[in-house]
Amino acid sequence: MLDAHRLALLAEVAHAGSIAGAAQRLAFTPSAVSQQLAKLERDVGAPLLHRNPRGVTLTPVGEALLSHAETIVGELRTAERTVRALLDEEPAQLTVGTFASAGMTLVPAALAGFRRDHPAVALRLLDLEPPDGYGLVTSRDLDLLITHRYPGAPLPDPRGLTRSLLRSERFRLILPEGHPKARARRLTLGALAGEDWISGSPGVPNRVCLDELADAAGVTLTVAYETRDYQVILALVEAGLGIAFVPESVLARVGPARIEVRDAADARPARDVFLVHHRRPGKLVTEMIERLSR
Amino acid sequence: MLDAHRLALLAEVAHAGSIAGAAQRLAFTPSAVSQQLAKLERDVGAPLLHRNPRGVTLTPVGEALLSHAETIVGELRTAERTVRALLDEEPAQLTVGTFASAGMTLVPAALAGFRRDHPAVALRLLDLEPPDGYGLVTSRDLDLLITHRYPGAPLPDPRGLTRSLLRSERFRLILPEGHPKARARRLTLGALAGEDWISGSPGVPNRVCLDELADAAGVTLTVAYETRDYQVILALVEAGLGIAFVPESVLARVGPARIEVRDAADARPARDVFLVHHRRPGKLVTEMIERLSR
DNA sequence: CGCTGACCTTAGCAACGCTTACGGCTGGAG
DNA sequence: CTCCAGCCGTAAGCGTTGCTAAGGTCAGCG
Repeated sequence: MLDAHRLALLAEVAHAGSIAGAAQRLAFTPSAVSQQLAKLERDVGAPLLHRNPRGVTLTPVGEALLSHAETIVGELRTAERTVRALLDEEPAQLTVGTFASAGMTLVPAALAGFRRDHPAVALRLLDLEPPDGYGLVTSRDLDLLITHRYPGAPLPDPRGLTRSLLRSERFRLILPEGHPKARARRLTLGALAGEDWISGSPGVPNRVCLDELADAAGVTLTVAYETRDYQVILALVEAGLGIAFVPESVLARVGPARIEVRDAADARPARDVFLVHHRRPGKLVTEMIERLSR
Repeated sequence: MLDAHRLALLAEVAHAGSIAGAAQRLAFTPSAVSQQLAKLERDVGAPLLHRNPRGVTLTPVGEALLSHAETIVGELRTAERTVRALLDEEPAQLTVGTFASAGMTLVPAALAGFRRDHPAVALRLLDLEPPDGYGLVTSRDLDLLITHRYPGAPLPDPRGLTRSLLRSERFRLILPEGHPKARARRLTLGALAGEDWISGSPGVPNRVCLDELADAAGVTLTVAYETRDYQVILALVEAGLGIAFVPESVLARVGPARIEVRDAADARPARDVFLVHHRRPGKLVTEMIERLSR
C-alpha cells in the first residue's frame, strides 16, 4: 500500500511548484522532502516529477497520482473532523481561498462579521487565481473557495465537490474623465477599436474574454498595457492612458475616481463567481457562505 | 493528520475481531498491533475499542473512524491501481467474497472458467455471511462481493458502492422421502405446523425469514434442529428428522437424494442475491460479473 | 565569470516501531 | 477449585527509518 504521508508530500510539492518551497511550508529541509519523493517514486515504479532548474513539474503519472493524493488527504482530514465532531470539539480554524478582486471587495465584510461572532475561530485567507484551488478544497487545505469564470473560460471539473453560483457580476467599461468617446449616446466596440486598451497578458482569463468579445464584434483591439491588477488598471485609466473593462465590484470600492463608467452596447461581459466546498459543509462554512451571499 | 497505516490496522482489527487475530493475518506480533492502536487512540484523543477478555469491540468513535478508515484504505489502493493501469501493468489478483451456499453452487463454475482464460490472475475466495463484507469492498480487500438478502432482512447501506441484483432465488420445501404429507396435492404451512422444522438459530436471516412466514400464515412452527449449514439440513431431512426450506441452488447440486421437493401454497419465499463492487469495476471484475450472470 | 537559486548526495544521529519477555485478566476444562 | 488457554498490556532492547547538516552539480543572470 502506498504511504499517505508521501502522497501528502507530493500534493504539497505540486502546489508549491518546487521541492524547496514545499519543504519550507512544512518546516523540513529540502533534502528530507527530496528523499521521501524519491522513495515514493520507487514505490510507484515510475518517475513522478520532472526536475527542472527552476522547480519541478509533474509527469503524467504524477498528475494522476496527485488527484488521488488530494482525495486521500481530504479523506484523512474528514476522518479527523468527524471524530472531533463526535467529541464535541469545535473546529478552530476556517481557511478561505479567494481571487484577488473578491479579496478586496466582497470577502472583507464577511470575514469581519464572522470574526466578530466567532472570535475563537482562527481565520485564514489564501490568494488563488482560477482555475487553481479545487485541489486544495479536495485535500481540505481550504474550507471554502471563492472562484470565478470569465466568459469563454472553461469551468474545471468539480470532482466530487459542491459548486454553487454566488453571483454573476457584470463588467463595465471605464474611460478617462472627459474622454471624447464618453459623450457618445451609444458606445460600441467598433467605435472603440482605435483606443488603447488595458487588459491582462495573453492567456489570462481577463484577456481571453476581451479577445473573444472583439472577435464577436468583428474588430481588433490593441492592448497597449498589460496588467491583471484591477487597481493598476483603474490608475492607468484615471491617468488617461487607455480604456478597459472592469468588474462592477471593483468600482464600488473606489471613491469618486476621475473616470467615466459606461457600457458597450454590443459587449456586456459578466463573470460568474462560484463557491466551492466539500459535499457536506460544516456549520462554520455554511455560515460563511450565508454571509457572503448577502 | 492521522496515520493511514494505523487506520488500516484499525480496519484489520475490526474485521478480525481481536488484536491477536489481526496480528496473525499481518504477520506481526500482537504487541506491535496493540502499541500502534494505542498510539492511534492517543492521536485521536479517545478510546477506539473496548478490550474484552475474548477480543475487542469498537466504541462508537471507533465505529465512526472505521468507516472512514475503509474508504481511505480503498482510496489508497485505488490510487495504486490507477498508476498500475497507466504503466500497463495488469492487475494480478482478484478476490471474491461470497456466502457459503453460493460458494458451493454458482461461484465454482464462474471461477473455473475465469481461471482457464486468465491463468496469470491469482484468484482468492473469502467466505462472508451477510450483512458483512461491504466494508471489505470499500477498502478494496475484496474486488467483488456476492451477498444476499432474505425476505424481511434489511439491506445494508451501500455507502457509495454499486450493488446490483444477480438473481432472485426461490426456496423449496423439502421433506423426507415417503413422508405422508408429501402426498397431499396442496401443501400449506398450517398443515405442516406439527412437523419438526430445521432452520438457523434465532436471529440468523434464515430463521427470521421462516418465523415471518409462520407469522403471516398465523401458525407457530417448532424448530427442532438448528443449523445454518444447508448440507447439514439436507442430511437431516434425508434421515427423516424434519422438514425445511432450502434455496433451489442447493438442491441442484445434490444427486438423487432421498427427499421430496415441494412448494408450500401459502409460503413461497425467495432470497435476492446481490453483487457489490466499486463504482468503476475493472475489466476483470466486469468479466467475472458476466460469468456469474450466465 | 562568479553569483544565486534550485536540486541532489552523503554521513550521522535521533526517533520510531518491531520483537521478546513478562504480568494481569477472564472463562472453560479437568 | 485449580489449572490452563486465550486475550490484552507494559517494559526493555535493537534494527530500521527518516530527519538534519554539509558538500557538490547544474542552469540562468548580472
